[in-house]
Amino acid sequence: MAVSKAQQSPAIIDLNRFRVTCSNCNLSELCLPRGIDKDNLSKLANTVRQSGIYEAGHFLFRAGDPFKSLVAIRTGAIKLYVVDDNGEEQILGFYFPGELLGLDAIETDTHTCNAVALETSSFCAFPYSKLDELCKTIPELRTQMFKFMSRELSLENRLLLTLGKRNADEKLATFLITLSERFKRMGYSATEFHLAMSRQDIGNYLGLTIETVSRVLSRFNKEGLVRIDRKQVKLLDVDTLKRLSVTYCEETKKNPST
Amino acid sequence: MAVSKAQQSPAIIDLNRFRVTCSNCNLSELCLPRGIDKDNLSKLANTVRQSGIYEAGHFLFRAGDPFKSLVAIRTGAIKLYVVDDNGEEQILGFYFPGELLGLDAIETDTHTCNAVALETSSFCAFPYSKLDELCKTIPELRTQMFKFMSRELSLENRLLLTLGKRNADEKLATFLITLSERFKRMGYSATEFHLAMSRQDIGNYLGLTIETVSRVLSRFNKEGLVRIDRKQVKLLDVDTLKRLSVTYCEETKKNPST
DNA sequence: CGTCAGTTTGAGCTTGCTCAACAATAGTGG
DNA sequence: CCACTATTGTTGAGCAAGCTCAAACTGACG
Repeated sequence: MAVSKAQQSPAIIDLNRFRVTCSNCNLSELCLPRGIDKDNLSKLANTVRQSGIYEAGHFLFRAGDPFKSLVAIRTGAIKLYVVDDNGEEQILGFYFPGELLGLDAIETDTHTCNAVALETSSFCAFPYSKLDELCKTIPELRTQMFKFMSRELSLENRLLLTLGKRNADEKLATFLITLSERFKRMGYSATEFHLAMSRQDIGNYLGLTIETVSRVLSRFNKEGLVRIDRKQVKLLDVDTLKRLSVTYCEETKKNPST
Repeated sequence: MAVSKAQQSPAIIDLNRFRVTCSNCNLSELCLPRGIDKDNLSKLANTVRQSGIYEAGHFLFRAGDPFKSLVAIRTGAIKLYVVDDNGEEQILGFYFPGELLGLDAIETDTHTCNAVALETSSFCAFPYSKLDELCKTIPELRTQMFKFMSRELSLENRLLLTLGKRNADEKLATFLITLSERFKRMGYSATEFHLAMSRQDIGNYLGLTIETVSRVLSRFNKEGLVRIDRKQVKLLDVDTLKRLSVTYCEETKKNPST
């Protein structure tokens, strides 16, 4: 949001404000650089092939593309999905600033998913070969890489539970609560946010039709759980939503660390 | 199969045949050691905390356990699942020889899944801290670790597609074909194999009830696609099964004769 | 044999899907 | 500025895939 405001500014632009490197990036605590000291950080920053800004609808990569770089989102929102022989799509997830894309392509050296910008988005591309090389000498980077992949696995496990064992209401409550927690993690409001994705995308992601998504959200609205106006969401009754979105044992009881 | 045959032998036993290390393990081409030269292989082998044989129903680890080691399956079959606050289970996958368990626990240092033996199983435990250390000096190990995690992500992506976009017939066809391909990869028959898991487990995994699983398998039987007797499976019409189990673009276009 | 767990089969029901109409919004061009 | 169109979202009515409940069957094991 901050960046898109900057883009609109017609006034004099201080280019240095845009020369973001890992050292002065406000996402460094979420992204790959986490835990890496200044010296090593500059090594990491030097590998970054800074990629331009992508408009909504543009692809970061497509299934079949050769895999070269891991992509860290800086601003915006990305949709990741696979397509089968029938042309049917399954959205695997939505990605936000500080998150890493392309990890699943390491094994085969080829992307198997499509990543498309849902809104104007910017990102950094880290060439995988250079990252791997740096992993030799920077143990914190190795740790961070492993943790990112591990986290991705955990998130998918959670998604599998949601898709496999929840009804429409629970799926949508889970969706809203998960988004809320991610926005909070990024430093945004946990109760008021903007949906970057369409109802169609939400339904596809959760294994529901667009009609069901619309109906359930309307009912949540009537019942006073949320206030939804088009893509603007305000969570009114987080407790009830959390009760609907049953999650893992540990998480609802303990408070988050790290 | 080879190993379980050795176990049954009542004759004189050469203990050295059981002192399996990475160097003489028949799974080395599937497991972590892949691509690592002899010198480094012995370093890796030395880290292994060789763990005993687990009977069916015993846990390799449970959600909440501290994470110490990655577990490589040597023989048998393992079921991995999560449990939510309501006590509801979702099976995340079944694991066979040469496959690695516990990758999702790296981020939090705590297991979030339960891993239980479906039949008598043996495995090797690789302490994660030592693996991480070795990753500094053995680039092939680092590569293999990254590839394992990447592969795991791809497999989960595929599962998400199956669960989200397939009806009961397609889910079960996909299940059978996927098992077949994994057995083939391990060097076993691709058309005749034994189901280590119950109908209950299959249903849970695929998001179906046990009754639906039973009905669909019975129908597949009548239609001559498979011959199923209790847990013994023979695939009769692999082509039709593959056609039902629509997968990613690349795979079905190549010759399906196999 | 009797019990028990796992599985199969049958019959009716429910959730979420399909089909269809309509509303709201944004974009386009005159 | 408005009419026109396209796109996206909302709402209603009926339908069907797969679920629930129930009963019967199978093989293993004491």
